[in-house]
Amino acid sequence: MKEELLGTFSNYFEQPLIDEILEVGKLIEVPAGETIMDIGQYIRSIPLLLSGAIKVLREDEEGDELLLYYLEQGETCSVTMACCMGQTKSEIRAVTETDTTLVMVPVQKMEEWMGKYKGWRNYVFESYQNRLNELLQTVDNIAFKNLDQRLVDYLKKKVEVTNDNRIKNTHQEIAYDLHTSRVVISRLLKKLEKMKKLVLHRNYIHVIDL
Amino acid sequence: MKEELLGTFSNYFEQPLIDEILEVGKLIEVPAGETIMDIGQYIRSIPLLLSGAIKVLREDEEGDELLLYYLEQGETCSVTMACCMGQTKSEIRAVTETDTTLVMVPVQKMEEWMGKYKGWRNYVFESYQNRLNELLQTVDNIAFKNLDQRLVDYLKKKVEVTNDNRIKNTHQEIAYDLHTSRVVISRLLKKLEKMKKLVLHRNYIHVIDL
DNA sequence: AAACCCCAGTAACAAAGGGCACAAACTTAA
DNA sequence: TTAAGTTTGTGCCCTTTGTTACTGGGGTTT
Repeated sequence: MKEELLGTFSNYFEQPLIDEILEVGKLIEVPAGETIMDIGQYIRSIPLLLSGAIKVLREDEEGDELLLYYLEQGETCSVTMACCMGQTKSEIRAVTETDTTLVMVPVQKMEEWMGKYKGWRNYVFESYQNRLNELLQTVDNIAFKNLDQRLVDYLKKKVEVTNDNRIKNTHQEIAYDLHTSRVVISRLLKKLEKMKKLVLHRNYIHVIDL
Repeated sequence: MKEELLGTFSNYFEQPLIDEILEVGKLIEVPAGETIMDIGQYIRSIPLLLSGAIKVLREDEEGDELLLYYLEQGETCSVTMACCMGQTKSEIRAVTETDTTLVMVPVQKMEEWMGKYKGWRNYVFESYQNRLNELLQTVDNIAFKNLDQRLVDYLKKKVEVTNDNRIKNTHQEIAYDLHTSRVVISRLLKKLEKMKKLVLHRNYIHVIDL
């Protein structure tokens, strides 16, 4: 754990802070596809992402989902932090996109370090900023772009995050993330296949060039 | 200025901080409808809102707008802070919705106070959290709701923010905020009028009960 | 092999929303 | 008062997206 922590966070964190993290943080390895945080849940510790990727989802009353953004190495979930600080329930769901290793840090420590370590303060701030910007991007996508473009962006991002140009998802799963229906996704994917941008297979999509 | 500052922020800020704000902050009064911050602009000071309301907008490449949320008394614009801290250009446009008084604080001070005053740190954090939550709300609205509902919510919020059930806007202006066309807004408003929820006039809308 | 399930393709139709055109009502300026 | 500009109402049609229903392919289970 020490090496990974150092590798990922040494630019941000001072040595004593790293030591404290090593002391109180719990290292967890989570396989792909697990829900590590759910809507309505109370949060007692926040995750620092050492490797892998996590997708962050929003859900409405009817249970319809929407992908907000991905968290990648070195990042943390500010929305979760916000919930911690405000002592409120989680507003989002977080699901591992790939196999993931993360360090869980208890909330109390997070507040303590805020006064104690400049590096931690900066890191937390930077996280907030990144999340705000990601959310603005998300708003742009759903407000200004049509589904064709959103799907292409989604596929691109997926290839990047998983580092694999074979996207191993069903059309239905993609439809959930983009908050639309399976039929619509099938249609659009077929269109992209005709444009030679990808090849469709059962249970996976081979991305050629988007 | 002193009284307003105290009235609005005394719960957050310790006395020495208030003194510093009084010293370095510039009090500005802005009439309704002015753009106080625009996309692409560099930001050198951040606003603390003493009275009035500010609407925060996002714009895409083609110049299409979308209302993100309103800022009200005691709030500040975290997206602006994020830009300050990251030394990047503004991602948003801010327009006064009503006549507004605000205190502008130079960025350097903001960073200095961060280490110096717990009250300031908490305030800044809380702002970030509020903005994140507002943005999540915005995402919910545009992703999960249809235009009828979004329009009703918009009108409600407008009545609340301006404290006036006569909404003095043209259909075109509303259309810009919701990122749609004038014709569509006119249609939906007419529908709401038939439902006795409001009365339409030239240049203003009399809200009865939404 | 037969029965079954999951996934994808497709057609037909429905609904939401956007665009265009034009008319009517009202306001302002000449 | 006339002309010009602004705001709103409305009909018609188009595009995008969503819904339903059915098909067949491929794999799995029994």
